[in-house]
Amino acid sequence: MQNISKEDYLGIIYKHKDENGEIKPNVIADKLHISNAAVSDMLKKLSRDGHIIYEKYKGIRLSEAGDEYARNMVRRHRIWEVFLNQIVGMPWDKVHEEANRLEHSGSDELINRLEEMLEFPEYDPHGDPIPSKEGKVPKLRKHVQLADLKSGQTGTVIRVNDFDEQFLSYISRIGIKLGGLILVKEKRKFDKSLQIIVKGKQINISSKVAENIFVELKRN
Amino acid sequence: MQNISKEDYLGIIYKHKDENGEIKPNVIADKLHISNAAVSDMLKKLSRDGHIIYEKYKGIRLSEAGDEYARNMVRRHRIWEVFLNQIVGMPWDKVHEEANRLEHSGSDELINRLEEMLEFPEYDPHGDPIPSKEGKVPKLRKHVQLADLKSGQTGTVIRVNDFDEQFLSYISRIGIKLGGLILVKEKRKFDKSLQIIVKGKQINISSKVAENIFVELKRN
DNA sequence: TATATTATTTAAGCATACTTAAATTTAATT
DNA sequence: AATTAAATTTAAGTATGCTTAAATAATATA
Repeated sequence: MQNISKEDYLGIIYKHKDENGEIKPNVIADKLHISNAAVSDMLKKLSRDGHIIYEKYKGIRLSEAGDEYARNMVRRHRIWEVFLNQIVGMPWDKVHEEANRLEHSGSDELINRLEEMLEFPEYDPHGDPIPSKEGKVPKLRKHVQLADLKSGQTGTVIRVNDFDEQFLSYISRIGIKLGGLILVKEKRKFDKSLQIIVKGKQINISSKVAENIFVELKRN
Repeated sequence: MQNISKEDYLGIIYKHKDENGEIKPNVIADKLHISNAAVSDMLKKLSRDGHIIYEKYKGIRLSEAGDEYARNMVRRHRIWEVFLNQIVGMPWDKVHEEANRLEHSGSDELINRLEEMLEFPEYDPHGDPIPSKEGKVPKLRKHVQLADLKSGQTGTVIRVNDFDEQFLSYISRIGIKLGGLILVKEKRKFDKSLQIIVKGKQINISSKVAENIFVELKRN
């Protein structure tokens, strides 16, 4: 019996909760590129099987069992990402999609071995925390959207959103990486675009880009 | 769309052809632990989709397209096996099952990268040849079943069958490995069991075991 | 060769995971 | 508050990949 779809749903619900709170059916449909009707269908099954607590038209919440299942999926995904990046040498912007393929296969034992081989990484290549075997999730340092910095402020990149390959490829090309410094030179009110300095180079980025980069404010 | 089942069927048909010629539906059913009816069903679909040439009650043959598809599956499987064994350090007897899980996921690009990382291995940990990206299959040295050696003869282990974890674990424990030497000390007619010497130790093995170990006859 | 056995296929049915179209509920707007 | 719009669910239908039971074909045996 394959559980790929269910695993995808649970992973999405889990990740969304972390970043944006309770998820709506329509968001799941968008992320999986399927119809709302299909989501409605599956929510009933996930509820029936005890993975989520779901009242129609109301809300979607992971049950305790569902949360555990989902957290393990996220763990699997992120360990594959680190493996692909560090051992296989796959670039930042490719690992997410490849991990999406791999996260459903591979025994838990293999995942544990990979984790050990990687010396128990706490974060994936995009800065997302990797839940431990026991379910503990490493804390992220306090961070804000790059878009929220005022001109003149500097931030250290803590995390970036990993949903779009093009986005990752782009910010990678302009020199942005985890741990790197970004100075906000200027903010333009009318389109919210930013002039930033990365590795001494001035670059102009849109607000959309700046909203998907998370930094720790550097105080001086 | 998931193709896991179809990929399994094609892989099995391909491998069986190599070792035992044309496969019967009933053998596929056994290997996949499903009913004969299910196999009949799938054979129709595989035929419809151009993967096999199939006339009911007659025979099952891979089409050219199906052969290519299947060869790539076998390639994927065996590269995963080498990876698991050499990079992850997973023992001989565990890699087959784990590779069965992984062979359906992972992009071809990842497989190619792994192959490169492993320095283009020609054989998997059980001695089975790994088809190249271009579809070339490395030749195996001339070999015979260990069961066919006469008493007094010595063979170098070239390949072992990998379908049973217990079997692999067992022969591993008694010191048999690829490239190792085995001297046949005595063959007993009534049950076809063999007395062999491995690493200086005398061991008694059944004919069933000896039939699943393939050796190159050593001439002296 | 006739018969029994085994292998294979067909038939009917089921769960999964999707689709489109229609109905319903909720939220937003006037 | 009434209306409109958007989100969600239900309904009906489809392909997949299995199941068991019955029918049929091929093979083995007497």
